[in-house]
Amino acid sequence: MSVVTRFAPSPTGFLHIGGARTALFNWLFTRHHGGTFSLRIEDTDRARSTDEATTAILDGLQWLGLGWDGEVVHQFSRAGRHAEVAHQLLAEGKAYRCYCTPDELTAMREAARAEGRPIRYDGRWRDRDPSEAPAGVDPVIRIKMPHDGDTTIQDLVQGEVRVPNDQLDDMILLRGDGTPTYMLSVVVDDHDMGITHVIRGDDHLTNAFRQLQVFAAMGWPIPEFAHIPLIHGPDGAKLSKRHGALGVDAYRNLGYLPEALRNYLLRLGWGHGDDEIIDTDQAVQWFDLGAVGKSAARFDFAKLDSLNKHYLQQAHDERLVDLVVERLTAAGDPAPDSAALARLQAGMAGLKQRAINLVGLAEAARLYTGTRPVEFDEKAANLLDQTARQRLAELAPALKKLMSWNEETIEACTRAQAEFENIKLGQLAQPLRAALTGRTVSPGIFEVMAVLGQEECLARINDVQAAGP
RNA sequence: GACCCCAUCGUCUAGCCUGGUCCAGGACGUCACCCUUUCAAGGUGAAAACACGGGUUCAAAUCCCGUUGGGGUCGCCA
Repeated sequence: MSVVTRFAPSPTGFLHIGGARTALFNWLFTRHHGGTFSLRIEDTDRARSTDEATTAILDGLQWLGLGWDGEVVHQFSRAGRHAEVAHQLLAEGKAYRCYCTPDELTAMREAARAEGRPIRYDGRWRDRDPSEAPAGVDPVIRIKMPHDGDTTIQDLVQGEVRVPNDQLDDMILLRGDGTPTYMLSVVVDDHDMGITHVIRGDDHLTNAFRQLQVFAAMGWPIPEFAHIPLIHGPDGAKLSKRHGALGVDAYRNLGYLPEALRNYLLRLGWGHGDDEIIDTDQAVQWFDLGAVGKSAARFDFAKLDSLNKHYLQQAHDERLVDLVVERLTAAGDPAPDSAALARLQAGMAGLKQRAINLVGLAEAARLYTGTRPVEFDEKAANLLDQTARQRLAELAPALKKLMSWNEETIEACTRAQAEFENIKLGQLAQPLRAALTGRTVSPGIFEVMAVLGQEECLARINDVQAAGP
């Protein structure tokens, strides 16, 4: 039987990092087995679901490179089918109408809490005669859970997990207004969509036991379950807004490459020996649910950074030029002309070696895309003291005389000048760097000069002289 | 509170299922040194963990029990 999985987010916010990993694991597992990966938007909560969130989720998945198969299923559009199933269970005596009001249920829970009893619906309408129904209350439909025995799940990640059935209360399938709840919808859809493997967050593990009863009541085959551990924040608690939990779009804005995020997320909770750098093709080949760990993992930006750095260095210069220009123009910089573009392309190899994300890369790239006069940061300005300028002034004529302008000739010329003045190369190279880039940190200065071109370099050096004492 | 899950360096993990090769390996981070025109990169090296307590066994990070700690779930949310 072919594998069919699904990623089923609710469109109540952006695609957060935990969801992204769930999607990744589903995607990887499916691709590994050559199955079908479907996307289902769980929008049965009409009040909280938004189109913006749906769009954000779709965009996020696309950016991450986690494409889905077939049409996106919008769960709410299947509400009729869900209600049909609820009524079938009602007709078969496997479900019943409950006339409790929300207030009554709240009171029930509070009482249970106060008395230290388990907080569950007590089944007060389970065997009550419908003739006792109060007027003016739209009943909900609840499923009859078994009272004896226990329910066992053979979870592909968690192993065998068993829960006593008396822990399961008669949950609501259909609300008073006739709309289905998540517990019903998810089961009906998973069945109708032919889902063979339900791979989702650990927080759904306890739900699985209740959902299992719906499958059983309908006589449907039970899919395989794999509940993967949650991602925690630095404090060890479930990642949430208060940790500044970010959507994938935020990671994108922060300048992370999708392949870096994929590799990072993969290694968070899954391992393959000592392998750390695992590209997507390799991941598809290796991925298996059995190697997913059972404990939660904390999100660590430092490690993401190091992976990002790696993938940045692997990335093609053309791609990075595009990404950098995109960022620069978005930040309000004028669109670079062809000469600036050529410099950027030529200098990208040196630039990307030092960047940890696209934000920093774009910032550093201004060295090649910016126009004169260059702006100096504080350190660079301090470095360009009287002596430094003097030295640059003495170097300039020698540079001007160079007939051939490339890294080798520039370096030879500069070294000769340093030797002539009997100073260390650094004492000349740093002022040069400051004058040409406005920074004290940059790619190799001779590389920078070669990329910038003779004319531009001399002009920038001259700018420093002109700036006065 | 009830139920369920988890527990190896600061962090992610390998090893655990199939006890001995583990005075516990890798990666990120940290520190030191080397290289060096800056920063990166690179090279070399260092510090750093089997939560605790009982068992079982000739032998336990590995199996069992308990304790502690952490987490998740208990909605007419998903």
